[in-house]
Amino acid sequence: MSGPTGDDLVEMLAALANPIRLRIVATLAGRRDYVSQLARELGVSRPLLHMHLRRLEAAGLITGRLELSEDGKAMKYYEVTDFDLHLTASAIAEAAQTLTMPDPGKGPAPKEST
Amino acid sequence: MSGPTGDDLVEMLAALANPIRLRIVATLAGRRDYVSQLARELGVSRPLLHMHLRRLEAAGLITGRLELSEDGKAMKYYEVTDFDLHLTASAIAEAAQTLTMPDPGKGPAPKEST
DNA sequence: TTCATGTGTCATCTTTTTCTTACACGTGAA
DNA sequence: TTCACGTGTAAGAAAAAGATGACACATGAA
Repeated sequence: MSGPTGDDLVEMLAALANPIRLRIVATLAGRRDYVSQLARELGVSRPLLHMHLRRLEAAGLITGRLELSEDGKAMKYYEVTDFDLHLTASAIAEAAQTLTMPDPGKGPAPKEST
Repeated sequence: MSGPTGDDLVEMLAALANPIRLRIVATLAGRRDYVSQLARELGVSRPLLHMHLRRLEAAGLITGRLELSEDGKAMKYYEVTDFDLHLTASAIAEAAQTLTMPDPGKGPAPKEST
């Protein structure tokens, strides 16, 4: 077993929980592509696509590398990593054990007396 | 196959992409629980928990029903549904085909012909 | 009645995410 | 030089999500 940590899982789920990013992964699942071409295919601006690509790459779902084309242009090609997430209640229960908690002071439960 | 639609998938992923909601599912994976008790265990306020529970239930990941306790109190018990999401690039590629995009009248994908 | 338990919602504020616009740099070709 | 194509980033608006506090209602027990 030993899936991703709770924090990593949240990051991966957040990266996938978006229509555009889902379409990016879907497109790259077929073939690798470079940024400008991908932006044209998906119909989104390059700055926007750039942001989504960073989010997906940060989550480890895609990887990109800069290559030089024949005519000397710098092209950044992205492709999907072969991730495999199996989500069930028990798998989530296991991952949740490694969740980093926000530390709002150390007080146990916010006692209410009203 | 026939997994969830693209939109449903986005909703499920968005529902799980949150530390609190992940802990809710993790807790309910062990045993069903009612709102106030769950709020105490997780250390969150009831209005906040209520919001998160609604999001999870809307995504079909948990279900709640109102029951009457021995002493006449109305308790809302939640439990997890037995969902099973298998996330790979190809599975996402399939689901992405049924994504509804808020595309303002952009008929065919502009096949760029540079 | 008052207190403690349970349920829920509303208005508001803060934070994060999403998206656009504008700019910068580099190369090859006309 | 200018144009077309590629890369990237920064600032700010717009939208969505997260979180809080105050409120309302019902029940059983002291």
